[in-house]
Amino acid sequence: MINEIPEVVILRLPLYARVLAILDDQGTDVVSSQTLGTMLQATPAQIRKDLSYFGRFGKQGRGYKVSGLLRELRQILGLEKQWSVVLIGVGQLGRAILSYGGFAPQGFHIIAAFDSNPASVGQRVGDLVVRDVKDLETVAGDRQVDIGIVAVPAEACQEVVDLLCQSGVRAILNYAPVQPRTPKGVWVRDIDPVVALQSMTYHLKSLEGRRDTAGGRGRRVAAASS
Amino acid sequence: MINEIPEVVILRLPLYARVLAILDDQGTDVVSSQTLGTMLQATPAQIRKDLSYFGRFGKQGRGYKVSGLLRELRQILGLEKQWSVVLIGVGQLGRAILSYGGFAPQGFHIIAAFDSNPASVGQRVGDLVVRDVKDLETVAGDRQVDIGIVAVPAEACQEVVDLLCQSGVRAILNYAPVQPRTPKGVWVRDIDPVVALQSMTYHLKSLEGRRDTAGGRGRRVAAASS
DNA sequence: TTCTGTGAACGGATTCACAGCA
DNA sequence: TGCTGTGAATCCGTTCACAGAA
Repeated sequence: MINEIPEVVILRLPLYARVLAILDDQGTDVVSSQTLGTMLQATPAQIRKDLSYFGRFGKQGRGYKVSGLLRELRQILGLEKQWSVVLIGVGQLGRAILSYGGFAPQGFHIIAAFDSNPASVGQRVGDLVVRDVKDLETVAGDRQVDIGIVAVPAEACQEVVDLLCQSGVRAILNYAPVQPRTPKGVWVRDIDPVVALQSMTYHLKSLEGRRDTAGGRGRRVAAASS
Repeated sequence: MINEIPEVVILRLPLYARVLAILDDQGTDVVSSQTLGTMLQATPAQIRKDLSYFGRFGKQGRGYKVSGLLRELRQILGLEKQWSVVLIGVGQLGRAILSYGGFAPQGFHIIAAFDSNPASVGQRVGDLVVRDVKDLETVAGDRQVDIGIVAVPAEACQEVVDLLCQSGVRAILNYAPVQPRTPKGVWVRDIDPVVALQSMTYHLKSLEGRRDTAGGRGRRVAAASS
């Protein structure tokens, strides 16, 4: 195994983990690449190949043990660890992110929220008090911060990202509609629902007006970051 | 031009349009693939090649006229049209989506919101009254609905997506943490911030503890849908 | 027999490199 | 001279197909 693991493979692992968790909940204990492929809309060969980058998790003639494979993937992805996250930007979007219950159960803990607007600073939001973005480096000096979530307007994005990078953050989930530049070693995923919609309208456009065309076949594309 | 246009190219066009809009606002009137490449963190060759699938928009020795290219891209992507959107699921996430001001200015108009919870049905949210999801087909029969945004729990996702497809919707922006199955001709983009985070932790894990490693160079990956 | 793991073949996307136009 | 447009070359990810383990 001299291989460099392709980034696309890494992007798929969380999806594998997600369906394995569902299977595990259902009490399924063994699953084949075939079945997994059906659930994930992928080929069995792709799943086997992807997993083979990391080890030999299956049993020939049987398949993969659900709980075991799930544990392996969580291990590989670093999901057994608790990650500390800071949020920058406590506008409408930022508040929605803070109140979203989906992060903590997956080990992502938002430990602080920042804004630059003096009107927001000091406000209580959920169980955090909004701090001035100027304090970010101080906070990051006190406690390790692994991940930053950026929910500021486009104009402020690069500045905020620079600050996060200076503060030692190495992963950024960016909701601003621009692609910030980062130094090597800092990872970014962009989430922009408008961009996601805009690439679908390309396909809709061509079927204009028709309601029941069997035309261009729909496809699914991983739409997370850029 | 006998070519089928690669889907990855379509996924990049909205990003091109986004920076061109910024340049246009700034009053820049000509831009080279070089400059565009720097702004988008892409190679100039890729940008030229991508654009060449659709026509010859540049002038040798000069570059691309910003406003002209922007207009072309908006045309190609179908962004000059107004698109009608329905939202399914008016929980916390759904409400945040409704109050998000970023869709309408880009031509995406949320014309109705649905939920299955009787407690929500009839409630006023923004300037919409939440309707019962059972009325979806009726509404879609009255007015053309182009796009569905799904913001329901994982368990309800497939059911809701099936209903949207039956109602003639051909593009779905899915916020539920599962990948729904759709018939050919229906496009899906998945947005799951947790999945986006989980593929970054893979990279963070390996640098564990170190604060200033020049280790694995960070990369940017389009993280929109799947 | 069934299903994994994997080298080899394939196909598609990116990059190169240059001809050609302004 | 500067930069586009584009075939050709390259790179990389996916799929095939089969050997081998249960």
